[in-house]
Amino acid sequence: MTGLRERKKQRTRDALVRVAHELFVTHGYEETTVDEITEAVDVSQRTFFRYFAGKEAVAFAVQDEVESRFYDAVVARPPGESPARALRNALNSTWASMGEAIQDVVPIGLHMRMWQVIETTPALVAVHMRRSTEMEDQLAAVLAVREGLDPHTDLRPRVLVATFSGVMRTAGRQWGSGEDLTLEGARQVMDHCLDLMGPVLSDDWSSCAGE
Amino acid sequence: MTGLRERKKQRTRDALVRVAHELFVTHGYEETTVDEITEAVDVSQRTFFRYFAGKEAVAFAVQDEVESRFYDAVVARPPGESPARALRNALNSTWASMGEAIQDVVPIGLHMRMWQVIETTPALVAVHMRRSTEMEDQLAAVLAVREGLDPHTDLRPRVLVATFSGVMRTAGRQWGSGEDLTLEGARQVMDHCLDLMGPVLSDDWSSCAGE
DNA sequence: AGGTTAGTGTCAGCTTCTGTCAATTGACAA
DNA sequence: TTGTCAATTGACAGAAGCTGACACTAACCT
Repeated sequence: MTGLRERKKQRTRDALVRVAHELFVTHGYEETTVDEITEAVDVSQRTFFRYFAGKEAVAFAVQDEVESRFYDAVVARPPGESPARALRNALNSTWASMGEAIQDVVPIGLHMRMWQVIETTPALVAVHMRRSTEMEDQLAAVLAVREGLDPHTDLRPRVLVATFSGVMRTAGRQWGSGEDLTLEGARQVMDHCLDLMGPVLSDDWSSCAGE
Repeated sequence: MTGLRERKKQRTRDALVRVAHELFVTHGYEETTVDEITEAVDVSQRTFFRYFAGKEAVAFAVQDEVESRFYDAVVARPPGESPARALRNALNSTWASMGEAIQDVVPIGLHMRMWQVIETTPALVAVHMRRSTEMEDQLAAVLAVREGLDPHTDLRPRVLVATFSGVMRTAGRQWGSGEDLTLEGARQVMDHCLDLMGPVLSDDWSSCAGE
């Protein structure tokens, strides 16, 4: 909370995120131009690109916050847990503060609808996936350090993280396509999918319920 | 193999793919403009966009072929196998014909280097991921039919496919960053990663070797 | 108060991609 | 062979995303 300059900067940034989200949600991502966003906020187009690396970046401003919290939670897990447990526990502890973290940037309802926009817009799906892989790299590195492994030769951390990440994305899509667009609903779907992860790989496919 | 018209069309398409791959590999993807490709093939820029939906599409022309073969192999698996086995067996049977399938479009060495370009170019990584999810959807649908499940309520097919897909992408990246850039090398890395998939989820992390 | 600097606007330009229309060329029947 | 039709292409114009350069304003510091 320093000078006026930084506060102003924060305000224009917030305004850009807010307005962009509203336009994306109401008109669609592809249909919204950067010029429309900047006109609504009354800044130049050039300024927009000084705040965000691209039109896509502003769509993931909230996601950035959430993911960084999850990452921190993983780092904070005690070393006694198995890697798989550490990931799940970190996820659980993240759910608690997630609501407020989102609300700090945009209303939660808006973020929910933005999530659906992301999941249904091919260009944004692509970016979402790329971001996931980047997060996977970081998580795999953390797990490798936890277990004292060489990340270049031992692929176990990466494989574990990749499966987790894949399941979480599946859960995210399932949730976005459903009715219950609450955080609690998302949590339930995700837990359910993670419970399925182990049994589903076995040959006795039916050892777990599908629904 | 019908009229002259179709042959001509195929030739320009092949030329575009070939030239694009060579330029991407030598100069990099971002550094290569569509104009450079079309000038080398001597067609108008407009023609390029009639053959490919975008600059990215031409980079995945070969991948398209390979993935569709894998899909067909999954569909062709006998119903007796568990879903997880069906995926692995389909993968095994795909490796055989993969080499020729690639060679039909571009030299294999070129495709290998193109793979590395894809893995190291953020924009292409993003597209690659999006394509993976689309393939996942199709595979999940196939598995759901195989097992007679309702794909909307039973998430097991999707979860299984998501884990598989994640592991295969991990393997692909590991292979691309290594030394042995042969198809056989890729196959080995992928098999290894898939073997890790089950044990890695358990709490006795060390029940499998890392290397 | 005055110099410094971060932040912004303006402008000019590049690249990807699309719509449109006229011209060309292969296909096919008379 | 010739004429007609449809498919393919090229040329042009233009929108949208994005970047570099430069000047200007306003906050900051002494």
